Amino acid sequence: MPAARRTPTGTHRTASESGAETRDRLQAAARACLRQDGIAGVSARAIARHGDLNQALVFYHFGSVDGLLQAVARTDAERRALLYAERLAGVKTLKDLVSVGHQIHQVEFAEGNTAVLAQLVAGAASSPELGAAVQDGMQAWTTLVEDALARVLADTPLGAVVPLADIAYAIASLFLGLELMGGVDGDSTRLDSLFTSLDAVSGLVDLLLHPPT
Amino acid sequence: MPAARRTPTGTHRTASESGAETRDRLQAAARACLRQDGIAGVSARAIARHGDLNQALVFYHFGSVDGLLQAVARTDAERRALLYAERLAGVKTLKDLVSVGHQIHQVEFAEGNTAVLAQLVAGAASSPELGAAVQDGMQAWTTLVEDALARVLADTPLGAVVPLADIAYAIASLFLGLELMGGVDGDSTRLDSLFTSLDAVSGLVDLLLHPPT
DNA sequence: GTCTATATTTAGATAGAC
DNA sequence: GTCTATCTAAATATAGAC
Repeated sequence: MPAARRTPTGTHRTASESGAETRDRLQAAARACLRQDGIAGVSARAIARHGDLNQALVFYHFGSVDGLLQAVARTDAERRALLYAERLAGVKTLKDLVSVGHQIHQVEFAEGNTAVLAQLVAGAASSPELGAAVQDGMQAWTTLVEDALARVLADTPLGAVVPLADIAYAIASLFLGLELMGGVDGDSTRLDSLFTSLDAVSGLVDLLLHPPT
Repeated sequence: MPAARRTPTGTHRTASESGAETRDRLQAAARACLRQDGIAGVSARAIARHGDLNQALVFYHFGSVDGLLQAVARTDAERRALLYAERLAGVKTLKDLVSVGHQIHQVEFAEGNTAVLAQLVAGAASSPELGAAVQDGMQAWTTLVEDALARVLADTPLGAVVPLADIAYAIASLFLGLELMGGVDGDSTRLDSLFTSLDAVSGLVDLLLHPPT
């Protein structure tokens, strides 16, 4: 229990303050549950266990388990959009883009955010409402990648040959798939190796696209 | 009900014949359930509905719902290994490889096999046994792609720079991720566009790797 | 807002008739 | 092998005390 605070109403703390904290804890618990047990292992009781919370709070604050998952999807999409926009802003070359991708990957994978997203996407198959919530987040993601690609490949032959929207979509899909694959094997070293290779190849492609006279 | 057949025992049909057919129908129903409802919507009763079968048959033939899903994973892995080995055998160039990939994609996506696999992989998070069953199938997949890549990129600089195992792993992950993404949006045209671009790029890379003197 | 208790539904699994 | 009936456990969701 956090320390009580004085409020204008005279109660120990405002309803909105306390409720907001509980809602945050519920979302955090839902993320932990999705990460460890997957969408198939999610239930109000399982989530409550992960956050040492009361099961009934799920329904009071979010109406249903699905409602809580939708909230997680929307909150994460917002956070992801901010993080990616900030990091991708200064990208000028393909090598830069791969480098930023590597950085984002390390943060997001370490925190398990991509695993959560992958499980939510899988869960979208059994809930149209959850599907809608997830879709918004994916679009924000692919749009940001697409904009970065547009800057990097502008005025190059590759930009004319390849539809950027498709590449962005493929990149987002690849991250999702890698996270799912990582769940079935031990992984961990594989992704770093992959990014090292991408770094080398992207450097070569940059040279091809922008020859140093 | 299929037509009864005479058997040595004098019964209408042998136990093994009938049992095998029911097991097949249960697996088919489980696939349909995974495709339409996702791993979160799977239950013995839901599966039974999809195949117009009795719920108790799941437990008689496979011991548990998880057992049935494991059987689906292993059966699909076998089928996939055969299909891929056959198609990939004659691949000599990167453009060939992309073309075969496109063909396989069209068949597998149309039948929903990749969607089933994606849901099984997501479900592996809540069942180590299912995870083990799925992992075998993924390894067979990535190994076949890796062998094809080794043939295509043999004696080229790219083969030396890029660990083939990682690329194969990434390709398998990409297919999984694309299928999951396709579940949340309308998709359908996106993949064809992506393969068209890949076809163009792979042709260029082939030219770079094997210049026509 | 949070807790306990509970009503209701659904899922996993088994026993026994056929 | 397949079916009906049923037991048990777990899940969703709500009511009411605090």
